[in-house]
Amino acid sequence: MDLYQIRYFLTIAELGSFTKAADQLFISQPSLSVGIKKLEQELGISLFERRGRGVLLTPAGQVFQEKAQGIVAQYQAVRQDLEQFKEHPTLRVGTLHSIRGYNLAQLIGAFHAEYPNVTIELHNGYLQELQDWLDQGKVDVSMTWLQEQDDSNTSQLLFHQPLTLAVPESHTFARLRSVKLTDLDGQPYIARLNCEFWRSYPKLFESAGIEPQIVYSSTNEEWVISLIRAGMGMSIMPIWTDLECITYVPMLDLSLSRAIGLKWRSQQAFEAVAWFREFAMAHDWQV
Amino acid sequence: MDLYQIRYFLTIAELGSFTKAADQLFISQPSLSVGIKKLEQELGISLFERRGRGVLLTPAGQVFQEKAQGIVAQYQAVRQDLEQFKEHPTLRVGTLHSIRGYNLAQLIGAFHAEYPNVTIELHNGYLQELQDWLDQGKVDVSMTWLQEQDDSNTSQLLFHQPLTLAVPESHTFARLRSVKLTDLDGQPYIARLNCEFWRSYPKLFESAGIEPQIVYSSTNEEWVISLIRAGMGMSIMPIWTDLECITYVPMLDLSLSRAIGLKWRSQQAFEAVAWFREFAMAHDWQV
DNA sequence: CACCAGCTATAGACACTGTCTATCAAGGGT
DNA sequence: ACCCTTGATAGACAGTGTCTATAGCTGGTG
Repeated sequence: MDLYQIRYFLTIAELGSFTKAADQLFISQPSLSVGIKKLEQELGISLFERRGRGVLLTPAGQVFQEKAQGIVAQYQAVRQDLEQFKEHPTLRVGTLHSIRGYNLAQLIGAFHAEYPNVTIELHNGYLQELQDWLDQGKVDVSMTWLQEQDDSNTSQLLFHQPLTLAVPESHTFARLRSVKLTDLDGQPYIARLNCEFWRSYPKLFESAGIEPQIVYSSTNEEWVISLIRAGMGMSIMPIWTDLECITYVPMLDLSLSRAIGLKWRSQQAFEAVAWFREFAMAHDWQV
Repeated sequence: MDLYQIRYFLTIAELGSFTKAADQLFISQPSLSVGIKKLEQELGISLFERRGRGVLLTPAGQVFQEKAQGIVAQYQAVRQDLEQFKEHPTLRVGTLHSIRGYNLAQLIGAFHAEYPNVTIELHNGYLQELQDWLDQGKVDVSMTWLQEQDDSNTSQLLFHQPLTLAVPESHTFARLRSVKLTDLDGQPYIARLNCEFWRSYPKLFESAGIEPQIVYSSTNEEWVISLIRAGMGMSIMPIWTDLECITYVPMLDLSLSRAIGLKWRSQQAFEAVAWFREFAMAHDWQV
């Protein structure tokens, strides 16, 4: 059962005649006879009742007609969907949880203004999730933390984001120009569990001979910020611009910084990815 | 875009590999490469992202996958529907309005007992409608009034049905052995508008020099019966067995009778029609 | 860094089959 | 009884889907 046979069948059924259908389909009448005969043999049931003048659908033929129309409709629908996609492609962007929505919103907004036909789907996830999604094709490009081993063929740097100490603006640290690691000893500390550096913190604290007091830990950046703002503690974190009631204090003996950039798949041919990369590179990142 | 290409596409998409799909489909891997390439060219968009290790669906490919599954499902559905039809064919029987359901119910019931897999659809209609439905293939066989010109290739007689006078059992006529046409003069008469003889009645009455009083006319046989039963009048009509409160009185000088039989199309190959014809012939018709 | 294993793309040959022309057989209408 | 129309059949041909052989590419490995 092939598409051409269904097209033939439907035309014959509609016109009630092999000859007329042959004219309309721009093929010869014997081609129709053979095609329908094969279809009937394959289905094991007669679809047309041959009469002296034209043909008539058998009961089975009428059953077949209804469904066949649905099949042809779906063929047309899938073509239409793909045309729709070509006109309005959907770019799926993976974004790291610890990148603030605010930064991204500016980029997405500007991109959409320049490429209004591209729909952007944001998929928020953790570092490993983003990599998996990229590998599995669930996202087309990711804005994520770049590591040294990342190839320039599959990634590009956007900006460096320093990690400094965030304290409530009411805290005594907020008036200092800088602090040292040892100053953190005994201070209430809020652990950011999703931070890529989190695993290295115990060693860091140990080597400095300090022991901050972990009062809270959270996987949610926004909650961490709320906790700091409420005066519950402090945390080493990327600088998020325009956060009220929070002050960032540089750390003299610690220069943590993470590289944020785009990652994609090497063989990726989706043109919207190229547009997005180019656009993100040209974007003025205020970090 | 052909069915085989869709099948290929779906298998590759599922397994994420041309080679594995080729093994599963029992074809060679180059056949898949060529087939998918043609599909992509026809659709004008890339469906797979070729990577060193297997392939991945592009965004467009994912769009296509969803719809393609629907198409394959419909192919399977139409086959299943036809298998269903072969097992449980539907025989569409046209029946004349003026044939009482009761008579037919016996036949249908007995037929269904012998052919339990055949579903019967009854289509009630007037003489001309039945002929049209038969010609248009909307019914497969009709139980209807046979006329002289009907060919034995497309019709067969079931029984003759005499038309006699039906009167309320309380009427004085009900005690008579027979009546004559002239006895109808001035009597309240109920006209059966769907009767095939209706057009000949005025001439009939005129030639007998009588003028019955047409008190009601109806296209609905059941209503006519109800009216007679209620004592509103009498009517010449086919004998319907076991009607309570109604008496049939033979008419001495009128022998109307209609031939009831089956009609079908000459090239009709639907086997259920042959079964029904055979069964109806063997049926014991109590008229 | 070169090698190997695994995967897809390409090229050319072949076989299948959908289509064509020519013709036949059957029904319907005059 | 004749003719016209319609669908079925036969045989030739062309288009194409599939095959084998092979090249090109990628990713992992010693």
